[in-house]
This record gives sequence, structure tokens and C-alpha cells, in this order.
Amino acid sequence: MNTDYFTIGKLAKDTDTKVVTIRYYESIGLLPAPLRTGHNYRLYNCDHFKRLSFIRRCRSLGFPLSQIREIIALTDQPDEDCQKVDKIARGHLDIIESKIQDLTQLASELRQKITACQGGTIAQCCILKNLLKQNTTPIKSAS
Amino acid sequence: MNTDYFTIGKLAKDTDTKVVTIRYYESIGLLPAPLRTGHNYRLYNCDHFKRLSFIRRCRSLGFPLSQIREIIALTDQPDEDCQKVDKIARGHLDIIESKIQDLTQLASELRQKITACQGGTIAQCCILKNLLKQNTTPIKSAS
DNA sequence: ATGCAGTCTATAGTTACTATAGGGTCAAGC
DNA sequence: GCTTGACCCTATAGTAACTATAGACTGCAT
Repeated sequence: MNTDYFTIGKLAKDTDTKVVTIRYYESIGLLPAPLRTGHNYRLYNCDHFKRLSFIRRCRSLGFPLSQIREIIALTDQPDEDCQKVDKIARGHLDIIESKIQDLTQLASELRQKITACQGGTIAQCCILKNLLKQNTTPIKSAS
Repeated sequence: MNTDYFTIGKLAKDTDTKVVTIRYYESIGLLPAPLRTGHNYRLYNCDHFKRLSFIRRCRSLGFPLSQIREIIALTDQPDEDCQKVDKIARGHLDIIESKIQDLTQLASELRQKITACQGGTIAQCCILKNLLKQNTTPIKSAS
């Protein structure tokens, strides 16, 4: 049982989140609006802390807010099948994995262009030549 | 020598770029404004095609528009040292490589959470438990 | 009483586009 | 000549997930 209340600054520090970000999450309905003091300061409790920690953990795993929202909604239906969570997580993993592939491909192309360059003036630059070389004229009046 | 002119639609098709994107590049000064017909249609030439192809190739390598702008500015100074281009490209490669590392780490964490889950109800879901477990209370009145 | 850190709201900026509304133009077919 | 559909125009707003700024109030310590 914990009935402590704390300000937005403390919540920000304890969850390693910027103050503005917390207010942003409230504005988009991701974090419930807390009580206010007589002078309109936000007063958070333990539940807010838990919720925000969860959001931040999901964010650090790369989940978009839209999916975090879905997951949170699911936690309100404890008797539903867990497959939905699983599906979201797997879908997200797929996206991450394909991003890794894309970036790996991209890195190797770029590395190749860079190592090909022996220096010199801009006019001689192999990186630029390489980037400029293909397709120097549009397709002739076809279509 | 090529004095052909073509519409935005043809340029879009030949560079695999959306029409709106081309107008957007013009609006931010990345692609020079072309001539116009009597009825205000844009008329592009070969130079526009080359420039846009270059932009798209850089984009497909993940360069942000700001860096593409820098690189293009450099091509106007053919006698400068090529090191500047090299620096931009290497800096970009570093970023890509560190992104790959982050994502790889992230994918393995997520994969672990997913494979730990044996199904069941939301209440029993290991993925959720795992995401919720740490830090359930803020740091007590410290600081 | 003063100063500084913390809080408040509201608005605009970021990146690289995409979407939409509301309109004009061009070429082909009838 | 008229219609139809594809193409073009501008201007504005929306996207994701914040960040930055302005202008004002509060709380606490000296």
C-alpha cells in the first residue's frame, strides 16, 4: 500500500522521461490525467509510475505508441487469450529484423563506395562519381 | 545534347518518385524550380532528371535530406578536397552501423520474451509479465 | 525580498513525406 | 461539340513522437 504522491519532475526523473514527454503522453490519452494540487500542479501516484515505466520499456524495445496503446488495452481484459499480445510482439520483431537486413545491405553498399575512394578533389571523388553514374538520362519518350 | 522537356508525371515515373515528393523537393529548394508551360505545368529537363536521380539514390542509402543538400553544395566546388564528402559518408555509415547494433540487441531481447511465453490468458502472459516486472515503485523520496 | 528551480498552458518546429480539397488542362472517343 | 478520365495546379493539414519556445505562476532557500 503506497499512497505517496509526487510531482511531474520526480516522475520524470524516476522513469528517465522528459517532463514534456509525460505531458505529451497525457495529452494523447496514453497516461491518465493525474490529480492536481490547489495550484494546478500535477500529482502522480504509484499507478502512474507503473504505467509510465511500462510505456517506456516498450518504447525502448521500439514499439510504436499505437501498439503500446493496444497492449495496454489488452491488459484490461485479463481473460482474453494471450495470442493477441504474442501477435503484436512477433509482428514487431519481424519489422525489426527486416530493418536490420535493410540496414546491413545498405551499410555494405556504402562501405564499398567509401573504400573505393582514394581522395583527391571533389571533381575526382569516387563516392560522388559512384552515386552519379547510373541513369544520366530519362527513358526516351517511352510511354 | 538533349533539349527534351517533360512533365512532372514522366519525371516521377522515370525516377520512381511520387509527383508530390518532387513538388516537395522543389518547395524546400532541393530541386531547382523548372520552367512552366503557358498553363503553368512544370517542364523538366535532363539536368533535373540527373539531380533527382542523385537525390533518390542518396535517400535509398539512408542519407537525410540535410546531408544530401550539403553534398550537392559540394559538387559546386569541384576543386575542394574530397575529404568533406568522405566525412559525411563515413559519419552516415557510423550511424547506420550503430543502428544495426541497437536493433540487433533489441531483437534478441524481444525474441527472448516471445519464446518464453507459453500462451494462456492475458493475465498469465509472460511477455506482459516480463515487461511489467521491474520497477514497480518509484525511488522512495530520494533526491 | 530575491533568486532560482520547478511548474503551467499554448503554439510551433522537427523529418520526409502523404493525403485531401477544390480546381484547371489535355487527349481520345462519340 | 461534349464528355470522360488521366494528368496537372495550389494550399493546407496530417503523420510519429516528440522537442523547443514563450510567457506566466509557484515553491523554497537565503
